Amino acid sequence: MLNRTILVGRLTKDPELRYTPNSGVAVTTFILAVDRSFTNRQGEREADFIPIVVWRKQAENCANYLKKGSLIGVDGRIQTRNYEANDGQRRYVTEIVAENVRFLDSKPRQDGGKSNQGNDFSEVGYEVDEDVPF
Amino acid sequence: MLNRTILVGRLTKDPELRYTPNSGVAVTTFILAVDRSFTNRQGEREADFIPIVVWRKQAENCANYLKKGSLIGVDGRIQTRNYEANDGQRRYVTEIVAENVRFLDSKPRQDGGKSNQGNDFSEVGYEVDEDVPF
Amino acid sequence: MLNRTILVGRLTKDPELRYTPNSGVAVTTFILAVDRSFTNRQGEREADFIPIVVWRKQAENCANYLKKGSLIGVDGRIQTRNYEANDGQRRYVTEIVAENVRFLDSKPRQDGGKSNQGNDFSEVGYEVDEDVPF
Amino acid sequence: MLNRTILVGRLTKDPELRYTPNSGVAVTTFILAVDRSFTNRQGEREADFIPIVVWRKQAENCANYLKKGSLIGVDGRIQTRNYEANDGQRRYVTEIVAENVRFLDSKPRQDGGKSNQGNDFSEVGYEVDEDVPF
DNA sequence: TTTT
DNA sequence: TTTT
Repeated sequence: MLNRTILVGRLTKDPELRYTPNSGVAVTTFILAVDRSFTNRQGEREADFIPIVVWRKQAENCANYLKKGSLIGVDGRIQTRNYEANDGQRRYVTEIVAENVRFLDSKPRQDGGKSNQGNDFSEVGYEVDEDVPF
Repeated sequence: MLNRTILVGRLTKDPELRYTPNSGVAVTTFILAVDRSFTNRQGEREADFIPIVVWRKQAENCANYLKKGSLIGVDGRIQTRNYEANDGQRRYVTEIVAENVRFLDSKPRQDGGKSNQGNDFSEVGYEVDEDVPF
Repeated sequence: MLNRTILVGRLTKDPELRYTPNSGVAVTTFILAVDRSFTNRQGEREADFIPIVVWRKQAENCANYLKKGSLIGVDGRIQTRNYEANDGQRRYVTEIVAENVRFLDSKPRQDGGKSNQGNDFSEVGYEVDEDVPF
Repeated sequence: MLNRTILVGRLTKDPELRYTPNSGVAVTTFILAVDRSFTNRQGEREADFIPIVVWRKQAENCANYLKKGSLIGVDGRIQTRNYEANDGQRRYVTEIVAENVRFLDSKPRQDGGKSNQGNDFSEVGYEVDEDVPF
């Protein structure tokens, strides 16, 4: 069906890069703090703390370019998993698998936009450089 | 910042309607099964099971019109909470607070769209019935 | 940056399948009618009529499985183009490039969900069938 | 049905604030340049140029705090309109009605998040400060 | 009519 | 604890 999440927020800590034991695929994880747009009863602005998972090249870009406090945009999907905890109980996990991560701590680029500061997701293109549908 | 989730899926069970103890506000909860668009290593299509929370009038509409297996669209935001579990440990919960729920198994409407089959969220309108910006 | 649109609505007419002149890539176009969730001053429910473009295999699936009135979900991005009109003026076009189309006229599937009724976008998988990040 | 668009991009010019002739409601418009995440055949990064409409208090905030080049996040819905052009032809317009605008070039806040730098959308709260659904 |  |  459809499953889409878009977030803008800041990393609560430096990202953690690991590699899967079998295939050696890069995977980076971190928690994103997303300020709410409304305040609570005490007039305080709270935040949601959302676990993010990034795979492959983007995982390495995130590990290289991001740190605690970095502002990013995430476009991804919700994933749920469950596992057996140490106490024998089933534990349920919800996290966002990021398909596109944008770095937003914008010191404006010096190159007029040709490079992309680690935002290198050119493999995910749907472009056909031709023709005009409507 | 930004926090937006859109889902289309089916209820795993009948929705549960309750009222908050102090203010008596209606709140309905259910789990949404969202089929993935890709298959796993065994060629099987898996799903994510995502907790949904709906408040107020929409909570009552959901309780009245939805049941196990109903197909719906959800437009909302991710919320995280944590609480102390019985074993003294902190437990983390991630759920979607639905701001808009659309009922989708329904036959095309016979009334030309005047009624809205329980999808009554007219209070959330941004419409200004006047003028043309661009 | 980020550019994401999610829609649920019905085709206003049968979809149109064409092929690009040079590369012969399949492209399907149609207009999606998306009912608004609020009513206008006259208490009528209006709709937005949004041009959709679908490429490649999904274009052919759409042409094969959809028709006027079909209910679908679209996950894509906004694209703007401009061209010189017959009168010599520049004309501006905004349309949604669908990256994922879901067929929602649910006659429940008979196969327990193994097949996918033309919703075959398995090439867009980010899955790594291994490991547990958090 | 569902209609949701999320964008992150930069204003191509200073925003324009007007007031509707009858009700005197504030409305601000601007074009958002959204860089694509992929490059074209020539290896250049292109952008989409998307018309944004903001109403009421947020319109005034945008006019006060934004200018050409400002980086923002937009959460809104697509709206289509048509009108008769001077040449007697029907012209079709697609634009994003912003329900939530986030200002993103801003330095991390010094006040621990109490204020909100013109991002004052507290009227759109769904919060019930009580109870734990799941 | 396009931002960085 | 999972829908079709």
